[in-house]
Amino acid sequence: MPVGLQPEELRRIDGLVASRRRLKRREALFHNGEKFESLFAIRTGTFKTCVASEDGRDQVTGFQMAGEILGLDGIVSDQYNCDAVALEDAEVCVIPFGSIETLSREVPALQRHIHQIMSREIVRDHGVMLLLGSMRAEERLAVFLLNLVQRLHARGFSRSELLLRMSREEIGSYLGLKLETVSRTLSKFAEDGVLDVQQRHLRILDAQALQRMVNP
Amino acid sequence: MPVGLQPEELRRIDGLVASRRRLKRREALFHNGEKFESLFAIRTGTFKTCVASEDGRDQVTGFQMAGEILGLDGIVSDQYNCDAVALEDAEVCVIPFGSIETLSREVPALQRHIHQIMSREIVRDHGVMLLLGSMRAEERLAVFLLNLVQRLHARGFSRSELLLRMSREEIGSYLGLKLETVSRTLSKFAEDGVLDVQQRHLRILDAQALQRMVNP
DNA sequence: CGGGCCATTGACATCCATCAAAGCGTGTGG
DNA sequence: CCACACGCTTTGATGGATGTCAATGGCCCG
Repeated sequence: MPVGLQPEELRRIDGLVASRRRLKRREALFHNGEKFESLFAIRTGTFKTCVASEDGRDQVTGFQMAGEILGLDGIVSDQYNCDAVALEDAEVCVIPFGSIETLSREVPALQRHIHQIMSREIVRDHGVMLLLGSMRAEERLAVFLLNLVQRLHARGFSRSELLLRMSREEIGSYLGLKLETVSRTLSKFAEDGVLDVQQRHLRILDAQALQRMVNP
Repeated sequence: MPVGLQPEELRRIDGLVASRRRLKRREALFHNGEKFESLFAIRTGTFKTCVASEDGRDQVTGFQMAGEILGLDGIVSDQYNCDAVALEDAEVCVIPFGSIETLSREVPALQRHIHQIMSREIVRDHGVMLLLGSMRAEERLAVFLLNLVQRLHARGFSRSELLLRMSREEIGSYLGLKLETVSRTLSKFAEDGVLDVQQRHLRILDAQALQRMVNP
């Protein structure tokens, strides 16, 4: 949440949270087509969002963790335009969008914050397009892992150790690769001494080598 | 712009336009890293937006035409996060973002409109991710052409004829393909009687066939 | 009218997908 | 609490779609 607010403003922003909701692993927070009413702020847990084409293919569009916002895609058409699914037991704050709009008319810092959140998502998406459009499998995975560990580190976790909450298939969907390619590439990183891979437990042994794959 | 406004509100929204700016083909409206101050509404002409990775690769993230908004990616960090370049001579309205924020606190319909524009961009980006992550070259190109012609049709142009403002390389960058693949795929569509291709002049001969490539 | 950019086309290489099989973990129910 | 089954992951063999390199040709703009 934004900084530099009056206590009074802060109190009102806190008041936006209408309720909390707990989800179990694999439970959907919302589905594509469902009526849009609220944004959700993740308190704990990890989510994935996915879109599907009419012929059944689907694509993971992102992985979200504590502090990040879900539901922005619903604003435009008054219905959610993707599925959001918990990858582990999770808890979210439910924030009715109408209340956000009302309060952000009175609290410029909140208004600014909302705009920034949406803009940040747009910039992130453009980065993913760059990845999907022009990188090779190893680079994609390196970018993915570095991004993940950086976000985890910002939340107080290790800079080098991580527990993947998503399957190889979900990673592959996000990165535009098949699950076998994800698995093979992880194995290659392990062979090269860049990673230690124990199922979903990863340990980054040579962060600079990963960096170099992105920035050769 | 939104509908159902009071004349007074409409007048004030019109007043947001600080100036207009004309651009020549290949001229940049803004560059990555430049200070963000305004959004731009396209009056005439076509633009591309592109992002670049540090090692020089770049990726076209979209093609924009009359009525669409450029610059949303700049909000988050107070500087533009992509390049926007005119693909033909063009004219835009310059809309200072500060004024938008101020006025949208007083005019809920404007506030809502801004939110929808940003949300629409997010949804569009997710669609592109689906395309880049899971479609084959022919499907990508079919989706691209159908989208383009639909947007042109909404602006009063033909439902079947179009003049590409972008090169094969730019299309390829957008679709995650090499220019040769774009060219070959267009040639194949022509052989199959789906398209007539005369350099950048395209004519869709069998729209249903294109549709079926997307939705098999 | 000419030069340079853009597009087309061919031959070949490469990366990743596909198909297949086996191993490992996890969690679930008896 | 243990055992089994299922899902997830790994790994191998093979093929196909697209990238790469190269040469030619056409169009547009200056």
